[in-house]
Amino acid sequence: MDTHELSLFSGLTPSEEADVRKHGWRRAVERGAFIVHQGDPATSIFYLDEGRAKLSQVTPDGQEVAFRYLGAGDTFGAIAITPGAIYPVSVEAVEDCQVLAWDRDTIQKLLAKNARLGLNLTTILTTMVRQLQDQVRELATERAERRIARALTRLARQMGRRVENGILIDMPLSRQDLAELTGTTLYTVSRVLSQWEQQGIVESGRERILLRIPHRLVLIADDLGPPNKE
Amino acid sequence: MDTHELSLFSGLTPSEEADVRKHGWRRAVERGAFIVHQGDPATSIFYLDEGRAKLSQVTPDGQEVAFRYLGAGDTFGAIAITPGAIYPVSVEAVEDCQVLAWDRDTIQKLLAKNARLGLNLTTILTTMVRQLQDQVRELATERAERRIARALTRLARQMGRRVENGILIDMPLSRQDLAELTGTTLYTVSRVLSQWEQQGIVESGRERILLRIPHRLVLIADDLGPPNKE
DNA sequence: CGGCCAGTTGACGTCTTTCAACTTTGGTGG
DNA sequence: CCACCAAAGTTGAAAGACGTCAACTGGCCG
Repeated sequence: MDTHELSLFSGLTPSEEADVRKHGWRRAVERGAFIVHQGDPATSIFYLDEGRAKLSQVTPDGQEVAFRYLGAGDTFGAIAITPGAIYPVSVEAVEDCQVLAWDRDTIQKLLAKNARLGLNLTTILTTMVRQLQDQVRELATERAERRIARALTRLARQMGRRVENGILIDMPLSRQDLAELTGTTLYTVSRVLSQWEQQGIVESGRERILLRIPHRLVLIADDLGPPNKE
Repeated sequence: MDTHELSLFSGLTPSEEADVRKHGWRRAVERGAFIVHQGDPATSIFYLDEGRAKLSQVTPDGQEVAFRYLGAGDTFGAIAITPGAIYPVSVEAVEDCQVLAWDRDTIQKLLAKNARLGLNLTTILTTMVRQLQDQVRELATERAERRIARALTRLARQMGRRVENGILIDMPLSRQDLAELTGTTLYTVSRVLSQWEQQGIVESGRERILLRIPHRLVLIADDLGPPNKE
């Protein structure tokens, strides 16, 4: 599943969690603002307490690649633990966020004091490694339609909201956003969505996607679907 | 750079390192054998003491995707720290190897005893995350020729041997291997190498690649190269 | 009401894969 | 030592997926 199954605070007693929290500083970030900037010295590790954010990287020639979307309970910026490191990615709030941040010395002390915290961090990192390996495998072996289907089912699990006639991706999400997440172009995403719309699988509008038959998308993602032709 | 700059034992005193080593068990693995099997329960974390190995994943339909090649000093299988996990990748010895392995309980105790070990592990994991993010970015935005150029310069840094007229990738490496590493096919790799051979950039034979003008490859990898046409 | 931004869609080009036939290389056993 | 075989590599031709470009639509906000 997702990082969600394990947060930085999993298995901590309420008082331990409170202690860790009060050593960090809280910050409100409004929609559109950046929490970390690619290229800046990595001085803090973050915990997303509320809101959603996009973790992405910009190539030297300006193309954007999105790795994933973060939700409440996600941890990022762990690279700050290593002295002298630089953030390799940017994190942008896609809605208003509340974050907790700890600087290197603080998190080091907390880790020394609480073994479970270190275990959680290690698990979070190995989970990220696994997810990225999956992403590499997908990009290396799967075609655009499948990758888009996969991205949508992942987003549905992560931030889907059950509504009357399906599952709504509960976040503004443009064709361009989906293209950056799947390593393709907004044109290809648009064509694929149009096709699915005709088949009644999705219903989409401006920065809004509703999955009407999520099951069909899973079939496409796993290439079991009925041959997708008319 | 590479994981090499930081090994699991960095910053440990000789006696600390000896202690950690003697709590693990040593195993010889001969060329072609697997050190970890994708899908098996992840019970041990490994340190590659000698030799080279390939870290890869097989897709449900049998295609192989290679993430990277490991050399002496590399650590893998850190996912074993999380109880109940499954290895998401396989690691195959591409030459005879010596590995050290620790089971979950042992490594947990060692981590509790030695804070520096935990710091090293965290740094190793964040480095892996960074490398995988780079790999995703490359697959999402760069074309095959560039990805192949990049893979070769990386391999040259990692396991290149200076020889009379260039840098030799010091390991058997077929067109198929390079294809699995770059998310393309052996045919495309073959065509690209042929072209480079004509331009005198590389010299290649059966499972053997010699970089004659490494600089040119770097230019291609960074897309500064003179337009690559005849 | 006008402009802007997201989205759509056709036409076209190009990169890459796929398939097939062929050559080269290196190892092995007679 | 040589002949042979399997594995690795090469290359042409054709098809397919995807990107690029351009023109157009529609909703929304000031």
